[in-house]
Amino acid sequence: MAVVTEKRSGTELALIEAASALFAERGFEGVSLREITGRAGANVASVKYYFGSREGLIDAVVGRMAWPVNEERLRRLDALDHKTELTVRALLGAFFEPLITEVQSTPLGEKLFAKLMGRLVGEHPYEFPEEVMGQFREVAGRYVTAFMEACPGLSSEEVFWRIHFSFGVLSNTLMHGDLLRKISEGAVGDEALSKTLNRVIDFCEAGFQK
Amino acid sequence: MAVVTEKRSGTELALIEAASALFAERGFEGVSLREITGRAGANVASVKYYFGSREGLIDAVVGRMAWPVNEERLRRLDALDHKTELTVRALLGAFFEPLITEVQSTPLGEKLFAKLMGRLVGEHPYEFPEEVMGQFREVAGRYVTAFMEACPGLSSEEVFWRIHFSFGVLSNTLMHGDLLRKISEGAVGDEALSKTLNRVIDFCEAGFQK
DNA sequence: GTCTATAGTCGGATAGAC
DNA sequence: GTCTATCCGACTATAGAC
Repeated sequence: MAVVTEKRSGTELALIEAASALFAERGFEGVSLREITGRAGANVASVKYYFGSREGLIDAVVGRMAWPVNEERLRRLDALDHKTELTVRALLGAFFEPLITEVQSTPLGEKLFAKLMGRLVGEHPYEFPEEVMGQFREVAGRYVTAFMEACPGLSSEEVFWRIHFSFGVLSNTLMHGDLLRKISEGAVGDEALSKTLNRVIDFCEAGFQK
Repeated sequence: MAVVTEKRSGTELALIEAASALFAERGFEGVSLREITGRAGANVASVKYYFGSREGLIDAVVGRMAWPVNEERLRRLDALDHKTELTVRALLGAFFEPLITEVQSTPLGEKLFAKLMGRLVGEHPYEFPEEVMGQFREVAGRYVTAFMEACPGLSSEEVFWRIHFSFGVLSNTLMHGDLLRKISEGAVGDEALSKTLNRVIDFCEAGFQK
């Protein structure tokens, strides 16, 4: 629980923010410490000083992004649990929407924040820190159970697959949604992330109906 | 059209196959020439000799995988065009199934082949060769038109988005489908790729219904 | 055609001055 | 706490022997 409440120095924050932006744009691999420190206006040694290593910095970035989102997911699931209707749509909303409501806490724009979250879902270049992994497991476990309740007609295998498919839609859209704008040559316009997210939820909700 | 008919020497093929397997497992970045040549039983210089550079080798791998798949996609679309019904399901099948029917032409197992195709869809670490890009554009353009015909009630913007979502489902499933087996702790069993692909098509077809 | 040897670059880590 | 300077390993590219 201590992850989000730590006090951090100015350059420490600058490093995390520079790294976040670069990781969002180009992935966790393929960004060098020199680029990160250059953008942050710091020097290479500062990474060692604050985070111990490159991986320590990645852990800090991941924790900072993922922790509040997962907390909010659990809160929203708790809020749902006691209502009479536990619909697929409500669950998809509770799971996906924290990705954009929590964007306020960072100086990244919502587009970059979204990309970074997409990479968190879709890229597995290394083992995430155990603290974050444990939280992910808790979130995943509780949502799987809830989805199964919401879909009494589906086997657990089918529920797993459809959740997995929904992840794919989400991750790909967060990472490469801007590409669609270019490819479609005007047919797809720029729009708020929340509107795009509604499209995603529409699509996935339909996919859950058997 | 010459891409697929070139004659290649033994070590040249060995290099392509070793590279394909490693790229499939770990992505286009993060695999060194030394690993590739080591696995192929060749030496580093052979890459320069046959492909000019690391990127030349990647181009060869991408071309070899993508070309016959895209050709088959166009053939299957042609076969559909003249039938009376042009359904979303038929289009999804025509677009997705070549990914696994064309697997025969390589010694990669279908799992690795699928991962590599997933990365082709979902990763954009560099510019693909123009020959392949042009083919991709042709395939994309013709399928978008066909999907619009099959969904007269949807705007072109909505069609673009749903195709994009379907890509996400496919790419994520091809790349990380095996992860689901581990995470689900037995709830999701091992199954043929064709069966998984049917699940994907079911999900996406439902997502296209408004 | 195939190989060894090496040049040149860039990466992360780290010692030590201030 | 912050920086410069440097080490050392790994990489791609390439020259040149066979």
